[in-house]
Amino acid sequence: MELRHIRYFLAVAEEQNFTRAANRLHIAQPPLSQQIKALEEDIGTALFFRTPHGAELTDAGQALYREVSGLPLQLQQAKETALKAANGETGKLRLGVTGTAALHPAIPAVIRQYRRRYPEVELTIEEANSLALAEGLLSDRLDAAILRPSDPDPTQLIVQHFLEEQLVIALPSSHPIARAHDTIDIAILKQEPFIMTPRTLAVSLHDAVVHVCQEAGFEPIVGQPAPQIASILSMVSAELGISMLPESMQQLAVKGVVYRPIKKTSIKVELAVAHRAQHPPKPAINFAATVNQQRVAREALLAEKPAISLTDINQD
Amino acid sequence: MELRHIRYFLAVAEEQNFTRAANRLHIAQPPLSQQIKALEEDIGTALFFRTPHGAELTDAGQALYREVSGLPLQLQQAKETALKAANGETGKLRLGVTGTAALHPAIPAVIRQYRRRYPEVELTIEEANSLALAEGLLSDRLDAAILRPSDPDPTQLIVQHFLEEQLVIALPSSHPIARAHDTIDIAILKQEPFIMTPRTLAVSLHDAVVHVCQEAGFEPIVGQPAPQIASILSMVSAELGISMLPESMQQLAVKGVVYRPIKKTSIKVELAVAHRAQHPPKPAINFAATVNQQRVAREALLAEKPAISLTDINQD
DNA sequence: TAAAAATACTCCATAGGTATTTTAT
DNA sequence: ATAAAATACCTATGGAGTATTTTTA
Repeated sequence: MELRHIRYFLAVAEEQNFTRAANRLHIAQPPLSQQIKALEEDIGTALFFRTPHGAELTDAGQALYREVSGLPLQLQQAKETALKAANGETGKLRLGVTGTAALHPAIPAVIRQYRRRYPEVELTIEEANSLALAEGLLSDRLDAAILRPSDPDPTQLIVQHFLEEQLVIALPSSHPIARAHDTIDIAILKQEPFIMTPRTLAVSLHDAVVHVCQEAGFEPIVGQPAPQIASILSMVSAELGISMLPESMQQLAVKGVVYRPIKKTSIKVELAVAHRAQHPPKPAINFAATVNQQRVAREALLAEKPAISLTDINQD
Repeated sequence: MELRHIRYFLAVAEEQNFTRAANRLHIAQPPLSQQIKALEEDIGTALFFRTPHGAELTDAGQALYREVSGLPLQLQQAKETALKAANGETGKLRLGVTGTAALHPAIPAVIRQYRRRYPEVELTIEEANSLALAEGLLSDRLDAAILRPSDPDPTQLIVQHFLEEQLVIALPSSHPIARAHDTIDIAILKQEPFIMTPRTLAVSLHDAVVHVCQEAGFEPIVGQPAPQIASILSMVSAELGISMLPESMQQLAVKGVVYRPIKKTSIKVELAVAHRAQHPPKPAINFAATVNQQRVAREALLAEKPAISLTDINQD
């Protein structure tokens, strides 16, 4: 049995007439008769009474009609469902976000935009450091991630630039430098221990911090290592040292911690969106595209009004 | 799209390998690749990732699989459902039974046997006189009927002999003839009014009664006409006359009515099963076949033991 | 007898086969 | 390097067309 037989059968059943059904199917009447005959032989029983004015369903034909009348629509819907899955309109997106960027206002903005565009995609979000995120992507635990790229990134990942942030200094509020300076010259931090995420877990941020210090002519003293952003700030608050963080971290107000911009430096840290290079799920590709749209919109605004603050955009 | 595409798609999806799927389908690998390619073009998206060790479903392929994996079974069941309808295993049987036969023990027996053989057929039974039953068959209000044939029967009906019954006389128990005779010679009924169903409603029974009287050399005096068996007995009980009825009516014991066999007569009344000649529903044909089996079994028993009583057979 | 369906036949589109090349790890 | 899929090309089954006959109320 082929679908053609079902389609022809339904046409004859509905038209109650072979000739009219053949017209509707855009074929001649004899092949229609032949196909119906073949179907009747396949099933093993007559499906129509032939009358001088057409044809009507036998009991077996009526039973068959009840069973298969929904098939064409069912198949059409199956095709549409497959296409929606192919376009990333349905399915799931397991998104990872690096802890030192989760507070950047562009991130909720881009997630909001994605959800509005793909409301049927089931979205789960988890937070981790950039290394864990990259591993998650490679081991198919995540579909896409917003992370700080490590140079070079694994070749099995496609990493697309999102945005750059300047670094700021986080100090204990009681610290003499915090009291004495509104903006900080890196050189005066030469003797201060730096609370940092270990390099293995967050390559680019670590390297950026070291680089800023080297520009100012010294190697930073590495203080207590801390894997998570919360523990870094907690240690700064406890006066175990200072830290250098992306400016968006200022969103996180912690008692006993103050932030100060850095005087004269062009070092920035980057945020990017990444997904697997081989067989990336379409939702991941769509998410990266949404990030890219956001970036383009950002850059257009910044080109227009260079003095704009971070929080002025990404409002919707 | 054809069913072939679905079958091939399911085979590849389940085997995760074109070559194995082709073997399972008993075709060569290249045509399988071609058909899958055609399906992918029809739907508008890839359904498989091709790998060096086979193929695996894309998200779209997984979505399609979910939608169509049940199709082959669904179609198989549709075919079986149609076949069952064609064989009269399902559907309905609207059966009519003539009132003057409903009490014959062969009738519940044959209905019981039919129900046991075709338990999924929805059976409805109505009682009416033979004329109404024949009209019901012709107007498609009934599918089959057990009735007393009228000679000639309408050509649009197929009427098949079931059984014959002898006639008995029903008299008021107070009637002098009832008191004086155990078996009755028809001739002594010459002056008695006969309570009868009008000829138009029950041709063969009426004619049989008249014929018995004519054999005895007189025309019966037609008393009060009565359309239903219950009213006939009620009138006999009320001493409005006597009646001549099929022997199976003796099953119906009514106060004030006694039955007496007729002396020396060979006149019998016939019971038959009938259905439409054109496009009879299969349940009706099956019912007639069941009746025929019952008749054959009856006749075999009667040939063996001619003295057997009516109630001794049809026990199960 | 006059429609509608079935049959007879012809043609060609395409499913399926064989041989070979390309692909991806 | 190798197994699997894709491509190229060929064959032939059978779906569809035209002309005609048969059917049935």
